[in-house]
Amino acid sequence: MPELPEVECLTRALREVGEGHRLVCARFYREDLRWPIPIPEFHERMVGQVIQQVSRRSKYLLLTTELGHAIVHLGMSGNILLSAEGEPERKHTHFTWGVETESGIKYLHFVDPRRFGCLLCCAPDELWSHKLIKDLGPEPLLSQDLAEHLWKKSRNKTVAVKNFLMDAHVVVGVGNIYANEALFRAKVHPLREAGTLKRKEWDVVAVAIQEVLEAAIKAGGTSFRDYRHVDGGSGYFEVALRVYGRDREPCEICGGMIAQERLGGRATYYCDACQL
DNA sequence: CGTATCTCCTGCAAGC
DNA sequence: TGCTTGCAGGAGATAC
Repeated sequence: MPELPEVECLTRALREVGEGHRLVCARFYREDLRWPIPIPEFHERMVGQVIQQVSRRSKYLLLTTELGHAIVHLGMSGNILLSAEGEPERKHTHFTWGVETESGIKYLHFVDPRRFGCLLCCAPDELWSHKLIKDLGPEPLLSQDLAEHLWKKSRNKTVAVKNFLMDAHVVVGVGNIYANEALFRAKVHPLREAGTLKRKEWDVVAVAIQEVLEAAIKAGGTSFRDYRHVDGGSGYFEVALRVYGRDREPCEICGGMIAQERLGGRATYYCDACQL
């Protein structure tokens, strides 16, 4: 499941391969993912153009040319694989892009078995007003006052703090795994109503979010490179998960048993003794 | 508007 | 061994 650290690592890897290079071809093997793929618009705005910038906003990967932007989301199961081969080598490859580099054309294969991902395009001046982008919360690793922001946003909110953190309109990039982990580290119970957290508790939560995401980015840097590395774990396989998936195991702080329950349809893990 | 639920999809694991 | 069942989950859409 690509979370923010995986998308950040992929962005950096794609930047290395693509930035400043020309996108010379694109082949599509299906017409829709989560939404219809704007294939003609992609050809107009991206193909034949130099990729001026590869960037990221939330879990959206952004490619920019002189004529517009491509917005890519990996959904639940998406990945972009680099290969010297133009032919797809993996099942569920939905499109392939060719990038001209000093050492010949390199191919980027978008693979996404569950097809929760998307590919959209927009004009150069439409990105920040795009409906997927415009209402997003701050980037947790760039925000200078994340705790203050979370505190202000949470006033009078009765939603569980874990669901609050997973709302991309509040703060981006905190998926289910990292919401569980951040709250465990901060010793805050995931079922607490968001509005009941004290200002100082938000300081602790904000730091926990930033620490767990940064640790995952550091651990996730090897996931791209080429086909031989694609299955080699990105991020959370190498970050020690302290509660996620550890129900009925002992808490590493107090030795009590980690509990699991479903919250808004999502698996939620916590230590009832440590997290208040 | 705030909150909760539904929905898309395939792969995998557990249970019989 | 081979089936069925349930779960995994990002985030927009929908319902209240």
